[in-house]
Amino acid sequence: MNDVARLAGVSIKTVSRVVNDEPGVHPSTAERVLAAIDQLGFRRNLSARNLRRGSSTGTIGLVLEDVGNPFYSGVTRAVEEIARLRGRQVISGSSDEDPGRERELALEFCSRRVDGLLIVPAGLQHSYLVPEMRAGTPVVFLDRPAGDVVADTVLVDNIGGTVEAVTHLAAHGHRRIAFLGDAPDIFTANERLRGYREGCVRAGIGYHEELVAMGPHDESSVATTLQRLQSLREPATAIVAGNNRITVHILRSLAGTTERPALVGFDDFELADLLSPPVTVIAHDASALGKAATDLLFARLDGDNSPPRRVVLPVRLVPRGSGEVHA
Amino acid sequence: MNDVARLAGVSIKTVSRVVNDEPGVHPSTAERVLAAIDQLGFRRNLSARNLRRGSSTGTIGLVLEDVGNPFYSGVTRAVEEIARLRGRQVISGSSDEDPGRERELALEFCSRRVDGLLIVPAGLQHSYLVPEMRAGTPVVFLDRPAGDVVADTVLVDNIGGTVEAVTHLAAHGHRRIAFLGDAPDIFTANERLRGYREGCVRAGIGYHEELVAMGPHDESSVATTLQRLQSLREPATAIVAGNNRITVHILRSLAGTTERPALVGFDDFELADLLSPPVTVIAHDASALGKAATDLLFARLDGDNSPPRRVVLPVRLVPRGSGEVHA
DNA sequence: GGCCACTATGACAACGTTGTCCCCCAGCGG
DNA sequence: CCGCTGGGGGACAACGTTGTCATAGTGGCC
Repeated sequence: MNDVARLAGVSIKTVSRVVNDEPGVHPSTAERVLAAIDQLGFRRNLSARNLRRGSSTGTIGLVLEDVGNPFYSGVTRAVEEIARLRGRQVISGSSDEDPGRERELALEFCSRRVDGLLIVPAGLQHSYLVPEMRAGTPVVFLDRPAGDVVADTVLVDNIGGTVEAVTHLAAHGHRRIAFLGDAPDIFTANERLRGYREGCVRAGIGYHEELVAMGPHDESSVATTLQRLQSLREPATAIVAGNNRITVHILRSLAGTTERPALVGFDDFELADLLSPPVTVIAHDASALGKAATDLLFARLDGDNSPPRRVVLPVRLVPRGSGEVHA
Repeated sequence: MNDVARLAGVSIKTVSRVVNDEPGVHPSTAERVLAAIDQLGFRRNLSARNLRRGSSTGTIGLVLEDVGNPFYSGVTRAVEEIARLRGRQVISGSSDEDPGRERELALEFCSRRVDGLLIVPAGLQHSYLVPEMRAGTPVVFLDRPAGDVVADTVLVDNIGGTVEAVTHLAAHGHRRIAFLGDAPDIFTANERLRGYREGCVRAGIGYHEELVAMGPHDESSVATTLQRLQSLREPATAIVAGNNRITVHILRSLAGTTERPALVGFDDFELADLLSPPVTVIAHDASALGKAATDLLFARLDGDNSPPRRVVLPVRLVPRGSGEVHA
């Protein structure tokens, strides 16, 4: 800006006026300034501007587990969409389920003075955010609640979903329903396990430890588990999968086998309807989750300071006929 | 920092020293400062720091078509990964194939003084970036080349891929091979069409206008096109799909029909191997693309100022048996 | 001509940091 | 007692902006 001012033969304040479309600049002066700007390729430094004006940085931070996972990329897209409508940029990062990494990202974003934070919590300790929240940075947790702070949270109905999955399978005559879930220290995994258990009890088929295998899971551990489940004295005839990745692992393990157990997966996924058999899922909308969380965040930015809210989004069973009809 | 200094009874410079682990602060003083920092929840303002030091902002900007598309979310993930190793944050935005939006995002990122830009170009005009590039911001285009500037570019072998697809189908006896591509003003769509044409010529089956349908495509336009292709006097017996979205549209349209044409899709996608029949694809690696582009960007940041490079990543045909065997 | 209103412009401070330079004072040798 | 040294600490400017206030010039009106 200094250079522009010198080249145009005016003061930097006049350049500032031109750049900001402030009134009170003679057209011919403005033209000279614009020419200089063009010639030098000048672009206003937003950081300096925000610093001086004490205004918001126009950014929001998004910490999630893995942008590469279609579920989270759907969330990201929704967040970006809303942020854009409100004139904000999104800075995002993946924690890979590592609490330390999550913390690092969140605090880095705070150092950059994001206007707000959206976090898919990786661990259970979030008190590190208390100073930031007290300092006025709104934080919304999504998909999972924070461990030890009270804050806005947007979840999906994990328990209701798995209850429904089990109920659905039991209604088709299944009595030996297995559950393959993610690592039990992950909130959603644990909730879904609870829903599974409750569903079993409600359906009157009892809860059997031997039918449950919590993760972390990879392709081979899923394969092993499936073998075990089928070699039980009373083999599992149906499976509830705890998330989209596990569902896919199961599908891959079952590929080519006849005598497939019935399957209901938590999380919908593309092409689920085109597989044969198609896969019945507990569907919930990644965009809806992202949108709800971002809306909540912006409400806080708009001055809403009511007590922290917990929003639970509905899920819905999408029956596609993945072998529920019990032979 | 001012408040911290006052509370600790020292000058702000001393606080700065403590925050930056600079030597020359008495341990007891440092302790007082740290206590004050803790009490006030102080966090260093990175913008101010970078402004004063004239150092990099530690961010890179990523403009792509749609983070929600699994292909681009794979790219995003790879970019993030490398950026992280180099201590940078990623700011990203989706252009939705709108050149104006792309420009807006890119320039906004420049205003934020990103260290570098990664762009999946939406349009053909990129001269707006020339001043930024001249000012020292490295720019790497990925997936498609820039319209009217010479710059680093990372592409995949679009032509080679579609040539191979056609060759593969022709080798299985197909002579009526159709091509469904994206809008022809999109670079990749156009290249793939060229490859298709060349493949047809090489295979000696000729290029027939009636077998080509360029987009933009949605579910219903694809369905209509398929009907047309099958009602030709000499119907198409095989299809090459120009990208992952079109492949999925085709699969959905064909679902439930018998007498399916053979299909080869450009872009691999999850579960392609589990469909029945599985889908043969021209595979290329989103992470490889993201990694190559980011590596190139960092090379520039490290001072490499050799002439702009164009990297073309290989693709490979993954035969899965999607009906190539011609009845 | 004197005064006012108004337009166009500039000087200066400040945002939150950090780099540079300088000062104070204790300790020590002569 | 003097001068020197070095550790600990502060004053001040500057990064690139913008808000506040001041000022010079112009034209109009009584």
